[in-house]
Amino acid sequence: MDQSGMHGDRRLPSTDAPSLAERIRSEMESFTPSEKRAAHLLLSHYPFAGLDTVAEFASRAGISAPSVLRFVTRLGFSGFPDFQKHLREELEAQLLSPLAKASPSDKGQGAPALASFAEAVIGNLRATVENIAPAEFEAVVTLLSDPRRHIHFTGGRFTGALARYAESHFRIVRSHVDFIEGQPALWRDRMVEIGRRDVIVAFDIRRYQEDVTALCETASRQGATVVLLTDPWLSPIARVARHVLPAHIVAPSNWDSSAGLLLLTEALVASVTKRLWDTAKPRMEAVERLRNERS
Amino acid sequence: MDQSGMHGDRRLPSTDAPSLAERIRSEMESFTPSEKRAAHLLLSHYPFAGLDTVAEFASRAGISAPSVLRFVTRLGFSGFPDFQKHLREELEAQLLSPLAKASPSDKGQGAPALASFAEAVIGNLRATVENIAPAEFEAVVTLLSDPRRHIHFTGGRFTGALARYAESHFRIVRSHVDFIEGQPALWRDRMVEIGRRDVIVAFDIRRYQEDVTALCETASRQGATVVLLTDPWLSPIARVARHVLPAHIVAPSNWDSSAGLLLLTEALVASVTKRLWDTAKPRMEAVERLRNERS
DNA sequence: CAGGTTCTGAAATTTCTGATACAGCTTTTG
DNA sequence: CAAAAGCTGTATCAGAAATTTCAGAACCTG
Repeated sequence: MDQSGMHGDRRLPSTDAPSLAERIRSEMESFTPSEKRAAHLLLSHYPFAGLDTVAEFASRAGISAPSVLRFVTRLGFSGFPDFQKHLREELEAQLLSPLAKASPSDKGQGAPALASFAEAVIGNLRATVENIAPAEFEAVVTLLSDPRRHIHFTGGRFTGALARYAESHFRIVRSHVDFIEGQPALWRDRMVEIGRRDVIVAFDIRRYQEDVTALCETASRQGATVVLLTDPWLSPIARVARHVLPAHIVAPSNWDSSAGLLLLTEALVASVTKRLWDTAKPRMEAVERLRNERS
Repeated sequence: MDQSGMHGDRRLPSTDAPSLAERIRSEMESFTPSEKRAAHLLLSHYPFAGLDTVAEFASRAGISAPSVLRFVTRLGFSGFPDFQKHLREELEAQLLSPLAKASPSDKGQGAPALASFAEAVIGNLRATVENIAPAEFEAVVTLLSDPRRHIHFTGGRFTGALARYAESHFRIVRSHVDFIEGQPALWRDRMVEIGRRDVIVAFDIRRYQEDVTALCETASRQGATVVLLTDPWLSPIARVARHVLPAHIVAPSNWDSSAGLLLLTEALVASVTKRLWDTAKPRMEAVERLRNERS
């Protein structure tokens, strides 16, 4: 349902100005380590990082002033003021042509493996958001914000990492949070204490894993509430799940992309944190304190 | 160089920007003749005219340098640098706003919670791709595609999950892949066999974790090649890293978003899989066969 | 592991910019 | 029209910023 030629039309006019940023990117590999640090700082806050003084720039990049000077000299400028002048002019030109803002990254040949992959992932995220009912999302937030519930995260061989990611955040925001390994041998005995007050949040995408399904079915049978994050074709777990949040996962790769699942996870973490802020804040501070003590 | 209290806030001129330009327009009447000339120049090339030197500005406005100084003083700035700083910040805020502008529906907070979060994440992904040199990315792909190398993934308390995610994929594509827990006690003894042929892929974002840094430094000292996936502020690991891939992580949440890191990870997996396809395909089939047997 | 090369930062040096004092000019006002 | 007040520019200075130097450190390379 998406595009043939990767969002084909984009007016190439802008300026055929190679844009300093682009040049830096393409020459990145030829830079020395400290030049790379300078380059990264500049690109990450382009072009504002370069408008400060040499000293400021150097300190923010974590290198010395002379290294900064060498960096701009290497880029072909006669000195730092010359470099800044170029940045200002480029910025002015760019601001005057509103449309030029779009990424000029499609100039290269078929090389942008990363860029085209990113576009596909972004498409997935958009599609994911569109296909989820806000009410469903909110219902899950409410469920996970209930302090009386016990939350268990689990997932398959790839999605297990996402479950861990979720668990590592929720653990800090609230209590009664844990991670369950997918292998039956590891959770069978824990099932005795799973009941009505428990919530299982399962991650499962195609090549659905039988053991995760089994876990959810067992938990459901004992009265637990199951939340499922899956792909649009729905894991069999959907049959026992109270809430289902599907994410688009197809990418130009031999593998599926979990970015949509991560998006949902992070959005849930953000919303629950906000909802529980009164209790979450002291908790987070306490965790922080404990971490610092240990050093 | 970081922040107090959970980094929730990022300082920027933010909302109610009266914009210096507006104020100048409204006070124009009260200016002296030469101040008016300065004001007109500034407004006609706002704000770039103000980013030059005093002398340049004075000359372009057809007045003397001291008049320019008096002008900015009258506007309430402590000096010319102060004035320029304000212009830069205003400009930066304005240029960055297009992203915030994306979600015009901030009225309630029911539905848009997910949607606006998604927009922010998408912005991060775009910015991440923009700031990575294709050559750098390709270099990492090449490194990870070398069958003679041994690849170790590691990460911090949150990013560790991403390292696991990476490991679970690479493990299938190629051999000599593993995951290292961040705690020093768990890796100290493994370090004896880390050497020149090893590659450490570390995930580390702000609230950089000392144990992960220590691991990378130790590995680096023993000749291993370090690849770092981090945020734009660069983990201290960057010091010893051969390759650095920074991802934007700021989201409308109390937490940082790892979506950019996941994007990079998946893109690396996709590229390496393609590059090693001849050997990866049989491997993947074999893995599949083994999994099916077990049932 | 030595010898050579490259890279890097501390400190000295130079350049240049922003700031100020003061005198001349213009405008205002009685 | 004269005196006062207000502007403005020239000349100068102080200080900050960029640049260069140089020695030590890191990194190759044979």
